[in-house]
Amino acid sequence: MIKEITIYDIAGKLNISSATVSRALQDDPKVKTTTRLKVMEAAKEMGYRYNAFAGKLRKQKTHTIAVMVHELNSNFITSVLAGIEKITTEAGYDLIIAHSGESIEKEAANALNLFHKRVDGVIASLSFDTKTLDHFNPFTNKGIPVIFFDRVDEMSKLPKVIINNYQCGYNATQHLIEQGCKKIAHITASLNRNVYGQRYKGYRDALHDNSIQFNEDWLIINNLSESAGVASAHEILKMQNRPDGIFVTNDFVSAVCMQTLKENNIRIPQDIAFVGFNNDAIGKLIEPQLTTINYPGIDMGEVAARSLVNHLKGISTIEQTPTIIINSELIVRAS
Amino acid sequence: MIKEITIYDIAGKLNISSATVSRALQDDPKVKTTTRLKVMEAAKEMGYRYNAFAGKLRKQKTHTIAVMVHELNSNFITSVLAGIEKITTEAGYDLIIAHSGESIEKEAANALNLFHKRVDGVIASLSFDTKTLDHFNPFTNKGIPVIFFDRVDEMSKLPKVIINNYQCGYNATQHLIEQGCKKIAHITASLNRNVYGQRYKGYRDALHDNSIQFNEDWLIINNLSESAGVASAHEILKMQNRPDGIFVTNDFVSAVCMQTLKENNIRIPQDIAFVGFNNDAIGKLIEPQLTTINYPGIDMGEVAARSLVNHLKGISTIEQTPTIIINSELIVRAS
DNA sequence: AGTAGGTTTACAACCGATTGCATTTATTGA
DNA sequence: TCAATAAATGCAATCGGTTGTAAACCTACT
Repeated sequence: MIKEITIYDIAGKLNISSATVSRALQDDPKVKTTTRLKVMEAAKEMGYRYNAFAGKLRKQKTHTIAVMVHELNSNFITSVLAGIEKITTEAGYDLIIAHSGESIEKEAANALNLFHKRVDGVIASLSFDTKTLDHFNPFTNKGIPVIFFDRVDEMSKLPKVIINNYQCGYNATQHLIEQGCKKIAHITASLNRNVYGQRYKGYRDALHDNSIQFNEDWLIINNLSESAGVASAHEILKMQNRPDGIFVTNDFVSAVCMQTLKENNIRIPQDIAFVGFNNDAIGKLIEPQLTTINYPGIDMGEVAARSLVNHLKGISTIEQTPTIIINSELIVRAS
Repeated sequence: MIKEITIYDIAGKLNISSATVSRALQDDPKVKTTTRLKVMEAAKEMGYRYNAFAGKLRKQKTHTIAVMVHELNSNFITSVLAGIEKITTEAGYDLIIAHSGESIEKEAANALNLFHKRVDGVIASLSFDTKTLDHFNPFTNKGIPVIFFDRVDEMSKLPKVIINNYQCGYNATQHLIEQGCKKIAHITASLNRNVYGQRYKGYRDALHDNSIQFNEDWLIINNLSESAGVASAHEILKMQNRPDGIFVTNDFVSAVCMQTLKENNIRIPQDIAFVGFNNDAIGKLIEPQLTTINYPGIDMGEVAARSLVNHLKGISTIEQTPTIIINSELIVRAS
């Protein structure tokens, strides 16, 4: 409950002006070294703490970057965040993380909220069903940079960091075919979202290239929740013509689905083989261990953050590289 | 890149003073309803957005609450965060989340950083080896409320929200004994941390009450990482006198350890039975499904946040209920 | 009509740091 | 030694709301 120390208090004590104190604390070379040291010492001694609000008000820069994601509960997202955090803290930016819970409304509300918080830049991954980027207009209209990762709008000209989802979908399906599967199902989410749409295309093309007929009954679209995984499994159990391989767009749903099938005496991979997606920790703990697609969230986060930070610092322009593709690969395990 | 609208612009347009505009926007009853409506309308029409920095500078309140955790990668933590978020957003507070990665240094650095950000209150869960709460002194000295949850300092007088870890440890061990186990190991982390220390005490007392000798070789202390789980399993495999039941302080480590043992032809639960802790999603997906202790993170988050918010709003004082205990229970599954 | 009492509104200081420009001080060279 | 130049510091306005207090305006009642 002690009075807060300001630069004026320091200035008063040292008999110099507040301007000099301010400059000294910013390491401005226009301040003599000896004065700077005196100021630094007095600041420490008096228990001065910088008032960011005053500074931000005056400078009209918040030095804050917003991250918009759907949830924080996956390995993938937390590693992306770790990557972003590494770069942004190095560069001295604060981070605000907002999650939408896959709701378009919440995503739009978050965007507006972050806009009002006057963040300097935005790194975003979209919700399932986000169709327009209108809620990002306030940012773009004001020249606030926005970069997307993973779940993006492919049509948009805005910069993005993604993996080659088409290729991954193709490879996953091809792998199942090479294991001898002839009837391959696909469990995924809304095909409007680029990641799922592209993986689906890869799946279709791999089938086609191997002269395998696509069966619409084997395309299951849900919201990737636990209960959806159970429901998908039951759906498969009820089929008179059951698939012998499933490409699932997410390791967690894959695990839930596998388990439900196992409970119903389906052998994996003998009866039905699985390929997941994301390389979550869970894939190594279930039985059999899950074959999946790995892609390094941490790299994705670092690349996106670095690109944004460089833009903000004026080192490079974000529009120079509108689409960045990160490597990804198939990890073959037992399923 | 358009000029930002301020209350002065609104005042100018309506020929009233900025003070009235400010009050109107705050729903101050001293402003006539008709003027308020006029102001609101003009604000919307002109695209006004509130400048929180100016407000915070003047009001000396940030309306921000800090949450300090070790990591964001567990079910438990994300559900606590969900609970906190629910209450704080209802009450109109912003949230800053900082994580220490189990490093005391980072925890202290985070505390200092949040102190400088002038948060109005703090909700914290400690790192493994945090021994002193000195880094929270800046807050307490200034009258900024701090409330701990889950991993707390039992000696401290500061308010906390916890479960009865002793009882849980006792129940978990008792359950193993009831399943016929006679040689019960315990895999946990630093016993200095209350949660692990108390669970250990419960484990010891359950053994004692059932006249089972405690064997120091069967107490394995590690950092709860994946590799630590594997290492623990190997340690157990190497023992000449192997335990027939293990109480693990964490579901993830439990899962990793079980898997490694299974790979080495140990049958679970026939050869070694397991009880985990936390009721993570993973427990239901592994084989056999994991018996564990459930405690609702979301409730813990809500209780802690509500307590803090009420204190900040002056509705109640946080010191009135220094320790709040949340319910928890054993969930019996197949392991 | 005059005034007490309540309602609205305006004035102006304030929060604390930043920064363009002016001024003072120190340094250099003739 | 003194002017010219460079280095260091100070002045004062500014960012955009907030709020105590004073002033203006209404209303109602005698």
